[in-house]
Amino acid sequence: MSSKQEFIEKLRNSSLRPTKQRINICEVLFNRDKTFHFTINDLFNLIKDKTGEKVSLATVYNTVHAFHKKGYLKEIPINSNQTYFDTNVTDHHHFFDVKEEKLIDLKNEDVGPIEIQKSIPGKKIKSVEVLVKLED
Amino acid sequence: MSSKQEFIEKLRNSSLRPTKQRINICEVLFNRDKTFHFTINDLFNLIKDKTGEKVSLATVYNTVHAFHKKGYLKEIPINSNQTYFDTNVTDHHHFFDVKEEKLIDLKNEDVGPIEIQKSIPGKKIKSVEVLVKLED
DNA sequence: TCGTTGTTTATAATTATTCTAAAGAAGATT
DNA sequence: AATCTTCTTTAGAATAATTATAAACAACGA
Ligand SMILES: [Mn+2]
Ligand SMILES: [Mn+2]
Ligand SMILES: [Zn+2]
Ligand SMILES: [Zn+2]
Repeated sequence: MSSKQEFIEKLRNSSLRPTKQRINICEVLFNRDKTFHFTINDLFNLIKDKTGEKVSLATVYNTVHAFHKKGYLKEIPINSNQTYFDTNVTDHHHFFDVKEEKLIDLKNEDVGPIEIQKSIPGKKIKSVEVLVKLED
Repeated sequence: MSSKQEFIEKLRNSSLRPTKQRINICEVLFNRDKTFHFTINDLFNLIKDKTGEKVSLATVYNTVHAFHKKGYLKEIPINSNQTYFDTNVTDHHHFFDVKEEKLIDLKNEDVGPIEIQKSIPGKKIKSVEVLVKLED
């Protein structure tokens, strides 16, 4: 339950001007209890529905990428025609319900620690993600 | 080192007619020692290079999907502008070198067994895949 | 050889995403 | 408050991967 003022400050602190559009997007993305998994198109439609104001598709793309770059959104690796994002930016894993095309968070304790025993010279590990596909 | 005859039989056994194009694609995909990770475009170009014969892009898509459906190819979940496939269809995990855009196999013993402790009613697990992103 | 069915192909259509450039809004400066 | 600068939004065009279409072609069985 963040207030509009908090979003404005968060944007300013990130050197992103607090525009009407960005604040609306923040409301839709971050003003919720549970983690939120979405595609750009999901978000685009939700903004209209939840705020009553329309934001251009280009701005939705711009903003999602800006937030992603700032570390406020995580990109989830799945093979889909659309890219999925997540408001939960901590390291965690996912179920993907293939039929419903829906992501579900897995707690780290649901998966257990993963120790990668192999290494590639000159490279370091950036992320370790488990994707568990679900079917009926 | 499979022979052409073996590919023809394999195709027939899969109720796929052994056309010149499909045999060429088999040569490029399966006539190698190590597992092969590729995009459609990689494959399209390799066919020309390795067999000297050109196969239309549409056929490359068709064939890859046919082989995928038959279980001869695995699709690797990463967020890229192109879809990655793998000739190693066993359950296994991957490094993805983000800079080089290259996949590297991880042996199961490099990752260890993964036990998913959570379940969703009415759904069963189809696959469990670990993707380890590498950076410099 | 002939008829049937499956396959290839060029090309068009679709779709997600990015680019462009002009208009608008925010913040700083007077 | 007016002005200037910089950042942002936007519609629309461009790009690029993938899928669909439908006609020509090849494999197969009779
Ligand atoms: Mn999540
Ligand atoms: Mn592999
Ligand atoms: Zn991004
Ligand atoms: Zn496929």
